[in-house]
Amino acid sequence: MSEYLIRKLENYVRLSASDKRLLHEVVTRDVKSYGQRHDIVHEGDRPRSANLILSGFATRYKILEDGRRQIVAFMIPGDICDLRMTVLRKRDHAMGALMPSKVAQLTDADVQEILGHSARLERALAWNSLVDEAISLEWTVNLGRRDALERLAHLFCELHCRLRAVGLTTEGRCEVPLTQTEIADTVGVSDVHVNRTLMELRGRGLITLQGKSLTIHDMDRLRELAMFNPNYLHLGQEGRELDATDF
Amino acid sequence: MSEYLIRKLENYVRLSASDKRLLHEVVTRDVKSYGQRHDIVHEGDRPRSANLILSGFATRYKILEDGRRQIVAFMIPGDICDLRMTVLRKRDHAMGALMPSKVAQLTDADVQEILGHSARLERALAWNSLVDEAISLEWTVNLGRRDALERLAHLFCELHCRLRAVGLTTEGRCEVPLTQTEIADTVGVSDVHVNRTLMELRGRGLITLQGKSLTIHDMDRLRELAMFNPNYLHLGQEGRELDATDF
DNA sequence: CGCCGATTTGAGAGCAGTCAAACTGAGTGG
DNA sequence: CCACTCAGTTTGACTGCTCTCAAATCGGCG
Repeated sequence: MSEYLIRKLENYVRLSASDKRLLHEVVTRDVKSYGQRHDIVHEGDRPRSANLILSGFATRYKILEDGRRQIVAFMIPGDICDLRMTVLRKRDHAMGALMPSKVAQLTDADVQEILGHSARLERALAWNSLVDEAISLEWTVNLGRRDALERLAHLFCELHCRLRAVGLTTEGRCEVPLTQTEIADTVGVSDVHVNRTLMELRGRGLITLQGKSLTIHDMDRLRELAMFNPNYLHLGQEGRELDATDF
Repeated sequence: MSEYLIRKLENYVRLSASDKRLLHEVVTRDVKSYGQRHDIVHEGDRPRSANLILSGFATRYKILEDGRRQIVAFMIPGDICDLRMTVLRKRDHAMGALMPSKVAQLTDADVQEILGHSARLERALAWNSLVDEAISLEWTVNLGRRDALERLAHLFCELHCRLRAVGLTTEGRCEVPLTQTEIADTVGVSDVHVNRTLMELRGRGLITLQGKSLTIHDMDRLRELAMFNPNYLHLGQEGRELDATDF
C-alpha cells in the first residue's frame, strides 16, 4: 500500500526500515476507494484529513461560476496533499479521481506520528511539500509563457518524470488516464486545439498518446521543445546527508 | 517592523501580546535592504533562510531559456516565503524586489522559535502557508481559464484584498509598483496587450492605474467581471477558536 | 533641455477559440 | 450478432483575441 510513497520519498533520502514500517502502518489505517470521475472532496468541504494517493490518478481542480474548469494539479500514486489543511474551515478547491483510486486519509494525529518518528521522515515530508509547491509554480509558468505545443510537451515531460520517480514507467511509456478534454482543462486551451496539438506532436515523432498510454519517442527533442528543466522536481537525492544506513 | 506580519496573521487568529513580542523580536534580528529591481535570491542559490517582506514589494519569478519571464507570485509586506526551503539544495526560482524593500531573513532556528512559542503561532503560520498555496492555485486558474480582461480584473481584486488585509489600502485605492511589462509577465499576455486591456478597464469605469496608484471605482462590477471569489484567501478569522484573550 | 524608461497607438499576422458535424470504438440490450 | 448509444476523437470553416513589430508620445529626472 505504501510502496509508492516510500519510493517517492526515497528520491530525497534513504529511509530506515523503521521509517518504512511506520509509514506502512499509518497509511493503511483508513483507506477509501473512489470510482472513476468521483469527487474525493468538494470545494467548500470542511477539511478533515490529509490525503495520500495509494493507487489511481486524481486531480485538484476549480470551477468558475460560468462552468469553466481548470485542473490545478495532478495527484499520482505516492502524492500527499492537504497536510495541515484542517487549520482551515473550508476547502477552496475540489479533488476528483480520474480513474478508480485508493486514497489514504491521514488525520492530524497520523501526520504528527509520522513527523515525530524521525527527523528523516520529517524532512522528507517537508521536501514533498516543497516539490508540490514548485510544481504549482512551474504550472503557472507553463500557462503563462508557453504556447499550446510547448505546454503539452512540458506536461508530458513532467508526468513522465514524476511517474518514473515512483516506478510507474517502462522506458518511454506510461499510463495517463486523461481524456483530451481533461488535458485541455489542464493546459488552458480548448479540447479541439489539444487534439490538433497532439497530432502535431505525433507528426513530429515526439510522442503518441493512444488509449490511455503515452509513449515518448524522442525525449531529448521533447525536452528541448518544452524547455523542460526538471530541477524543480528536486529528484536528485537532495537529502542524502540524512540517509539511513540500514535497509 | 513586524506590524504587517502581525496584522496579516490576525486575519486568522488574534495573537497574544507575548506572540507579538516574540514575532517582533525574531523578525528584527537580520534585516536586509534591497534596491528597486535587485534580486533578493537567484535561481540556483542554496536556500539559507526563510524570507519575510517587512516593507516594499517583491516577486517570485522564473525565466525560460529563451528569456521569457513569468512572475509566479507577489510578495507584499507581511508575506513570508521559503519556510523549510533549507531542506533543498538549490532554489528553483528567483525572488526580486520591485521597489526598495526590507526583508527579514529567518534561519531555521528562528522559525523553530516562532513555531514552538505557541500553538496559536504555529497554526497561524500553517494558515499563512496554506493561503500562499491557494493563491498559487488560483493564479493557475487565472492563467488557464480567463481571458486578458478577466485576468487583469482578477489580479487587481486579489491585490486589493491582500493589501487591505495588511492595512495598505485607503478605500478603493492602493499603491502597486508595477510597470505594464511586469503586469504582462504576471498575467501571461504581452505588454502591448496589457496596455490596451487597462484602457478597456478604465473605459468601463472599473479601475484607473496611473503612476503606481491603483484606484478601483466599482468593486462590484470588477468582481463580477473577474469572477473573483475571495474564499481562497481565507481572510475570515478562520482560526478564531484559538483567539488570545489578552491584547 | 535632453535622455531614457514607460506608455500609447497602428497595422498586419497568426495562434487558438467556437460551432458543427462526422467518425470511432467500447459497451448495452434486443 | 446486430442495432443503438454515448463518450471521446477528429475534421472543417470561420472568427477573433492576442502577438509582433514599429513608431510615436509621455513623463520624470539629472
